[in-house]
Amino acid sequence: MKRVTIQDVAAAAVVSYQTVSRVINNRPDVAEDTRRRVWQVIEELGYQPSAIARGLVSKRTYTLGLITADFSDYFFTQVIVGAEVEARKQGYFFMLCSTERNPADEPEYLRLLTERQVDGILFARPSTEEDSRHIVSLIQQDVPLVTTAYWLPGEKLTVVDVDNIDGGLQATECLIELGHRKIGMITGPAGWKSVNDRAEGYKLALSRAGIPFDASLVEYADWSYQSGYEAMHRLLAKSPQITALFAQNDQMAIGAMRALREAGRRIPDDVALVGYDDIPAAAYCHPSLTTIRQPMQRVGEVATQLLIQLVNGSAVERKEVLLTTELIRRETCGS
Amino acid sequence: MKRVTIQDVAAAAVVSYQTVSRVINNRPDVAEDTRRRVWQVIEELGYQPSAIARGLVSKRTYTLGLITADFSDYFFTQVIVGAEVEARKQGYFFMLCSTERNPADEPEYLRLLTERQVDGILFARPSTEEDSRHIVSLIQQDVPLVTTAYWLPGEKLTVVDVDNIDGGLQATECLIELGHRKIGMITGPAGWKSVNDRAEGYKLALSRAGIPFDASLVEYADWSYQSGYEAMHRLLAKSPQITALFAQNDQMAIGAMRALREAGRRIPDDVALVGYDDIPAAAYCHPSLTTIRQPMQRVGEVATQLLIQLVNGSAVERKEVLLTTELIRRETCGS
DNA sequence: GTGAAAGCGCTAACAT
DNA sequence: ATGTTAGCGCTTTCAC
Repeated sequence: MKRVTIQDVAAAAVVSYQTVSRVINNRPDVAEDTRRRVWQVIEELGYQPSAIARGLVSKRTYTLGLITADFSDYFFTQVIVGAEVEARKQGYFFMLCSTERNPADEPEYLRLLTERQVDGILFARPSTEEDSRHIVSLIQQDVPLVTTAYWLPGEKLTVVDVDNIDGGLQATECLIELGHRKIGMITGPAGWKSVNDRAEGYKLALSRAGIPFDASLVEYADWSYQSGYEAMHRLLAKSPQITALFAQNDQMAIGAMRALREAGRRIPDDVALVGYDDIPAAAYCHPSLTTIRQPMQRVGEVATQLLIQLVNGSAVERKEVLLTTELIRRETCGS
Repeated sequence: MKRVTIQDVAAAAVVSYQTVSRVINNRPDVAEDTRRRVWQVIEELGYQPSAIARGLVSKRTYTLGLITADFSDYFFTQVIVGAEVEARKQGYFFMLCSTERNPADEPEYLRLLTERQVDGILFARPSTEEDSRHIVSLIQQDVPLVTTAYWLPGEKLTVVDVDNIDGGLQATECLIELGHRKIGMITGPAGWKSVNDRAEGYKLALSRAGIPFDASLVEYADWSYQSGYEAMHRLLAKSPQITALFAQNDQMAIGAMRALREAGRRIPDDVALVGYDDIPAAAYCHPSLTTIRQPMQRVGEVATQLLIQLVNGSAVERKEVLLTTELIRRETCGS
């Protein structure tokens, strides 16, 4: 099954293969007649131009790298969905790179991506405290780069993210409005920017309401159901006076609900709850979870648009884009 | 920032660039001395061979296509995770192709993938009743192809899947052992092989226990929480005598639980439940969900292994691989 | 408007 | 053990 090449098309259409190239690239300087004939032959032979050969000479692969860390993370999975749709719309593909098992592999993956001459790289993974020298190095090499929810202080980086401070604020204010004063918080892992920002929103809401911040009402966890469950038990043990909880994601909120039930606390009568993410389960767990919805697919979409702009060399106007969140009221807040 | 090429390395190492090629491809016929010198220059210059140029001549891109339909589907997302890890282990990348929005785009995506000369294609999406001519055409063109949970009757296709008949059997038997006779079922959408197989397992279990199959105990849904919720309400309306339910996935099971609560049925006292998938939420919803766990990452892993074997031209011994499921007992079965 | 020539960066014979 | 000669399939000058 020999592949049909541009030369085969040229021969069959009785033109030079350069003319065929003009036709498939929609160059203006081809006679209408020739153009039609060539297209017809292309159809007949089922010719497909080799993206590889094109890439070799044009230095453009129309392929982007996609770095992700964790497919069980709802936020980033949705970002990828949005990114993929937008990329396809503009004729790009993503090469998938998941560092699921080992974040330390990232530099190596990046090397392999540049070896494959991707036109740009999208980071759909969180800010952590991992070493970031390899990313700084990419920036210095002027590799088009956009990140979602990943910030590198001091580096000029195009970032698309959600306004987590405002999200934390909304979540906490919702509980304050219900009259709560002893509002606990279960956070994600230390070192994440989103964790700090949501916590900042939480503190901001408290201070606006004149409620002093009480560190004994805060527990760290790791985003998982199990960790939320355990954190809630710790929280109940050390601060039994708690009447409301802001969990920094829905999984931990649902885990916490289990712990609350085990401790005999009714939801929302004894303890009200707000989560974060609006995962599909949030509307169907029992009781259904009040939460902060984030425009995750939109984040991926915007990030990809900016990335492709960078690839095309057009100056990207904004370096940082923050999208807004929305409070979704459900039963855990007594609705 | 001009890219360093093989020629630059050759010049700096004072050898022909063909020798450099030998070095980077680990050919035996290079003097140890030369080899060392070349490697050193490569390091110094930060040379990265162009995968594009290599691909052009060698006809191998070490890139695979990945067709997926829906990132909110836990099964396939996990398959992708397993596939990605295995691919990386063997030096391959996946080009991501999600037909999320419109399954009808698939033929076009496939065309774009072959244009990019992927070495093979993995289908991580379900069997549906969509037109499959474009896939048959790929098979005829001898494009290496492996599918997960996607069957094309009559075509010789390498498929990796889970034993859904046995899964349905285990789920139903678990309920029968608890003494239930009026066992309902909420299925996924008609036309899916996994839906038919799980239903077959359900019927098999009933018949083995001497319980007649009762069509009024079955409702179709579409895998979503909402659809499970609605199906359960319909089921309760038409067959109130129901005392147990097998939901063909966990999302529908959790949706059904909400409907049962609304109808005043206690779980598991009035109605026992078994789901399918063991999504992370299953262990944390209330009550926690008995379910069938599937080795999803393993499916992706095995599928990728087989695909790469096909790419390498080594005859793949088995054309169909079925992995086994496991019953996870939790509170919805009164444990 | 079209063809001829050159070259992208590399691998694969074939020499020596 | 190393260099030389081709050529992968295409785009891009530069002629005509």
